[in-house]
Amino acid sequence: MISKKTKYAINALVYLAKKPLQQPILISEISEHEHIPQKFLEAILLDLKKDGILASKKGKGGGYFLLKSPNEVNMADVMRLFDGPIALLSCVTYKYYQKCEECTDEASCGIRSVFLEVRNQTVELLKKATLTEIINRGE
Amino acid sequence: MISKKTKYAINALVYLAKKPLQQPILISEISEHEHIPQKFLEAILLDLKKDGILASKKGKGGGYFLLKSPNEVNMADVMRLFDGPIALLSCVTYKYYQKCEECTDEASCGIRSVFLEVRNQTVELLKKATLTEIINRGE
DNA sequence: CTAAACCCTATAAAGTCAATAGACTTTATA
DNA sequence: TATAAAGTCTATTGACTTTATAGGGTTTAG
Repeated sequence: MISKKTKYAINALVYLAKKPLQQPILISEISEHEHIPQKFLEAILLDLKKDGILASKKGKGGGYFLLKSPNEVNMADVMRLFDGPIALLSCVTYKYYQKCEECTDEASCGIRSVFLEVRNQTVELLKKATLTEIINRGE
Repeated sequence: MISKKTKYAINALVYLAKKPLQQPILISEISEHEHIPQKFLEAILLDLKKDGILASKKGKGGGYFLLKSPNEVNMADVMRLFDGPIALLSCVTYKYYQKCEECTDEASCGIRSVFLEVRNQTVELLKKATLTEIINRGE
């Protein structure tokens, strides 16, 4: 299951994607509308900013807005940012790869083979799931 | 990522599936061969027994062995037993269903739609991944 | 100048994960 | 029938992660 953090992030992103481009939206507005604890949301939005998905404007009249285009922001990236690897086994991840302790030959590991397939299918679907796609489906 | 518990369970099951039917295998043998802490393994095997996948024989000459046929034991069931739901959102699970707090209409939720697809694909693959299948792939 | 708004650090409560300890029960067999 | 082998049960522990909360610090519009 994805963490609340990831779920909150997705909700916030979808909310922002529905707003006019570049228009700063208050943290408090997202917090209230999406029922996310404000302080928790602050940290989430900051992470999304550090990752280049959002931008912010400080001071009065400030807020957050999408930096990337909604069709460039996909669920695979968001999930990886907050929850780490999508794969179910560390021997089938790319970024977080770790060899199984007693695996003598990965290429012939039946378990790995299964979970590699699962990972690939999942990543493929989640890459296609952009904010644009999500908003379109919700109609 | 799946828990160590689940990974240990899969390793133990594959190990047992390669042995002659009904032949009791010592916990200590599985523990050593698969490098699983013995006490931890005990609990895992007990859970698999309660679930009807394994059976055990007590006393001298005892041990664990597969009760179900290797082609009836699939990864979806094993993962659910130890890690709970396979779905990434609780609103797309069957057994562990929970409504999203502020979701007014599930049918038109784009997020849910995406994660439902992911779940269905994953479950389909994991159901096909039986012990027999895993052993066959490992050759 | 000042209030609005984002930014940063620290901390805490609760839960989960991985493992260990130690005693209890069952059973084959000498 | 004693005994050792082997599974069963309950409790506990330490480390880590999750989900927040508190309390300021910094920036900026007007």
